[in-house]
Amino acid sequence: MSIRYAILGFLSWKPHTGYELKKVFADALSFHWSGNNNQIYGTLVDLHKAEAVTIEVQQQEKLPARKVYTITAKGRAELRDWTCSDPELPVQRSMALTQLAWAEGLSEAEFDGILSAYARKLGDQVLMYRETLARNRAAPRRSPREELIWRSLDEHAVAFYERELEWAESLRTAAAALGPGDAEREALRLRGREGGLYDSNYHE
Amino acid sequence: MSIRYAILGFLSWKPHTGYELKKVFADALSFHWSGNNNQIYGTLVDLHKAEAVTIEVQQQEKLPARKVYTITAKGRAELRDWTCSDPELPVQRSMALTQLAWAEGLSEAEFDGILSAYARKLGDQVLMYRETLARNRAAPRRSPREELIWRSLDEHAVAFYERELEWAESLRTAAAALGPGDAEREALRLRGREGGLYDSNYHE
DNA sequence: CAAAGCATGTAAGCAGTTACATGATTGT
DNA sequence: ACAATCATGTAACTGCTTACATGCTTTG
Repeated sequence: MSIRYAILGFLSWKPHTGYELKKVFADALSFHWSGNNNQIYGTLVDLHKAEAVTIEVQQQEKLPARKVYTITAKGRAELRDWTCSDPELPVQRSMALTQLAWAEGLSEAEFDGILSAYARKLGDQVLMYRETLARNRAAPRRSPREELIWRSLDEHAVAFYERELEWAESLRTAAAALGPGDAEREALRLRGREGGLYDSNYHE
Repeated sequence: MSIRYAILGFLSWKPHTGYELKKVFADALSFHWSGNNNQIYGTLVDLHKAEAVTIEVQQQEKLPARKVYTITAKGRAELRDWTCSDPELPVQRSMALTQLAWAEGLSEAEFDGILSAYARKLGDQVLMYRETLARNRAAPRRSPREELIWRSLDEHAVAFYERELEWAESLRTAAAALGPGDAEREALRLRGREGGLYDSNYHE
């Protein structure tokens, strides 16, 4: 899925300029795009080519001209078709989880270090999201259903980070409870016989 | 983050061929990459250029030759540095959530349709994951800590889809409880005055 | 006088995808 | 006969990112 339909969606709510769309994406909690220029201005050109939007250039006295994009009937039809199309499964991309997967070489302290750094970042993110939610942001509220959906999406976005945080903390506790970590065990092993209790036991 | 470190990670566990890595990524629950040829074979070439891996070509009688990749000390060092580096926040990309955000134009039945299609897909995915988990797959178990981490990552991956499923079902229930949907309200509005109760109330 | 806001756009590149290409062997 | 497994690789493309480029106005 591309940003095309997200932009078309915002335009279906009300006309926007490219600059406004940038801010909308930067503020949004439930839309994962960064809102960089290349994508937004480029997609707007594409949408115009496809006759999904019209452009109105508004000259301003002291500020640069604004290009206000308005959705057309064709654009609304395209958006509607897309919203009805078969939804894909969501994907979670996480650098931290891959780091943890390959943490075997790290000491107990280093391992706890990544987990706590991750937990701290997640905690900050949750706080930031909670603040943003408290500042009742601009969002379409054209019907009780739409209001419900947007509130639900916002809460879902925060909950995602909260669950991640809980998971990180629980793994941290569980790892701490394991007792002597790798570094310590390694020292013990070197003083004992080679080929420890816990070597690779891969089987096809 | 690129697939580079995920590949390096699997090689740090034990040597693999490109073909084996493909299967490993296809089976994995906690690694989000598709494991397509271009990425795997390309990255292996890069890793070899960087002297992070060595190649051993094994000729076979009846089958094509295998290139077995083994991690070097340099490769281990690179992986170790990366695992200690500052973790990034995870990102959730979801087509379905964007569809729901712009579902205003849809009837109650159509809206329920996307939600139920989404829920069904999520349910299937959860079942598939549970099955995969039951077939105790090949995974590194070099220490109790590593075993704990991998089990925890697997459970986390399933839980992600389970939470998503719960959320979808709860939104579905809440939307159904709202009473007369858009289509019905629209009909009522057309018979009444223009400018309904729930028009856009955007404020900067 | 520096920083932030307004407003448009472009260049270069990374990461990832599907689909194509080859070709022998084994199983249904 | 058709499909799957083994095993390597390439081509073309999409989506998204950071950073650059311009220039005027308002705020601290």
